[in-house]
Amino acid sequence: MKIEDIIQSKAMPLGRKTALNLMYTSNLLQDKTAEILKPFDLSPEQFNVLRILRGQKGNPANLCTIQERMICKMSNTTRLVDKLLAKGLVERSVCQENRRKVEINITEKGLSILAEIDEPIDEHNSNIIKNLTKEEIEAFNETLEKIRD
Amino acid sequence: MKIEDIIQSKAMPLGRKTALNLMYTSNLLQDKTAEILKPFDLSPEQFNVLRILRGQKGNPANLCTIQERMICKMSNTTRLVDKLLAKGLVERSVCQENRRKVEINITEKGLSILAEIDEPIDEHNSNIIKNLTKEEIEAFNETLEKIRD
DNA sequence: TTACTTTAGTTGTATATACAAGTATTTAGT
DNA sequence: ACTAAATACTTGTATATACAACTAAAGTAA
Repeated sequence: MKIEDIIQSKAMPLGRKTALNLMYTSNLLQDKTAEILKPFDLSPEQFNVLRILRGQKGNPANLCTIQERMICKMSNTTRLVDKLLAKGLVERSVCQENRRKVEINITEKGLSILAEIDEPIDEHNSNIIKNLTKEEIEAFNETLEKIRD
Repeated sequence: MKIEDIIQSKAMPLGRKTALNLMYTSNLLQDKTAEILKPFDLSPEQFNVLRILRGQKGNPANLCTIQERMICKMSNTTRLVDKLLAKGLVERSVCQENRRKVEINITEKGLSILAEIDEPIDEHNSNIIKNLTKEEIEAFNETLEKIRD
């Protein structure tokens, strides 16, 4: 269904239409992601932070590194990490080289919950590109990059 | 900058990469929108609802209609509309044909604040497509549609 | 008419997030 | 070495949002 029909609004500037289409589609995706994560009691951003930590392959990450890589930058990463800490999915320690920093590591429990979630999430992610050719996907990702610049 | 470099993660499945790229870019856009709206004391969704109401061209909209057309569906449209009501940007009355429904209309004040905001928002929206050809934009919007299906 | 279901919206409460101010550590300048 | 500025994070507080329970009106059917 075309975005114009969904939001019932014909004849808008092309930039506005494109922006609304992008945000609308992204929100659908995020809602679906949240639904998949719900049984695991994780929010999309908590999940995202766990994946960032897993990507560190054993090296700790500090809060500002996490924040830089987050999909949705938020004003309070401390408390988001607190939630993961309370669930035993991450560990936190003071960085000895620079005592202002904290070092955050994913725990075994964190890794194992991620391993469980990867399947349904990647299945959904494959699903969103199932109607697209490889060229189309490539072009789409490039267009997103140009939009960000 | 490529999404892989932003989130520092090489070699992920194409679907995951595309999903992350889409959500990351959308969030940037929404943050920028929020920034533009800040001086007007409106959140992106409050602004969105005002535009939906303007699109009604004098006809009232009820809450479920608004919810259907919102970019970001939320669990509590009542209270979002309450905020707009408190600011005098919308009016609310009980629908006489079906007294379960409420009819919401945008006020003159609502229309005039929208008129002010349209400029900076559309300028930003034009900006995001400035590096794209017309064909590229068309293809992009079509791909978003396919992703939603 | 009465009872059951559905629809439309509201409200209570717990949690999340934003924003600003605060603390501790490090860096830089004199 | 002393002070000022910057960095990294934390905390208080106000506001926003999610979720579930609730109310009220309308439709349906025996």
